[in-house]
Amino acid sequence: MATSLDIVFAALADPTRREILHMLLEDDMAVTDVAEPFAMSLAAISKHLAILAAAGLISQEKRGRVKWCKLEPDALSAASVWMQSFGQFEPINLDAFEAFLTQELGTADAPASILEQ
Amino acid sequence: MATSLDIVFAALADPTRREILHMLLEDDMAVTDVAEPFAMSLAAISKHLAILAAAGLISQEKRGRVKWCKLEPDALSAASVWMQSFGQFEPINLDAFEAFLTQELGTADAPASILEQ
DNA sequence: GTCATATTCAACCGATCGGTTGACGATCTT
DNA sequence: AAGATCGTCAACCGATCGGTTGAATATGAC
Repeated sequence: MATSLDIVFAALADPTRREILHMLLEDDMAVTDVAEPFAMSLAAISKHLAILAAAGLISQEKRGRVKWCKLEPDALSAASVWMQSFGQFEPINLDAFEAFLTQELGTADAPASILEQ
Repeated sequence: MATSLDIVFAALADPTRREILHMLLEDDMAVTDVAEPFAMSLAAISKHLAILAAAGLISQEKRGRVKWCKLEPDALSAASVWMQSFGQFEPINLDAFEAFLTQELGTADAPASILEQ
């Protein structure tokens, strides 16, 4: 039996899906627009979105012929709580954050917005 | 290229591995002792431990013929930071925590210890 | 009605995953 | 030295994953 934690962590394990979540942090998007920056087929992105939706990380609403995708960050709650039960690390560790940015995005600039809030 | 986030989240996506991490939260353990409560072969647990070690979530040190496994919770840091960049949820959401316990452990009792600290 | 756009479905592909089994190399005990 | 214990390795298995392609289905525009 796959619990919600299985599904959420598995959804987060793919870099394409994490990038999609980051894009949706900006604004709701149609499936075609989500797919645009990626070098893969629309069908592949559609599958990724289905996986994110199954994990509850996004919701999808069809208006007309376009399906709008919306971030649902609350779905991270259970996973976040699970991780915090190990609690021996700082909630915001700037070193780790910078290391993450360097690895994941290839830069340590832009998202000052995240730190400011 | 698999980033550290890929590897960490993928490691966390398996319930056996998450349970191993919980066990190691109590104390360091030998591979055989880790395997004992599980209904699967020692070789399978050995593989799970290798995956956790590759993710940096545990370290393994061989003393004599016994290989000791130690939790390394700092490895969760980057993943935790990544998740917190979505930040619209409470750091500790008790409803989600209880829902998680019910689903994952089949009870909502025991780990008051986690809440107390 | 016709055509274009938005999205999914279905079938397929190679690669990886989670598990098994049996053999093996180290290490401790006697 | 012999035997038991600890753990991994290697080969295998079926299932799932991440991607493709081409056809199908809605819906909107003309």
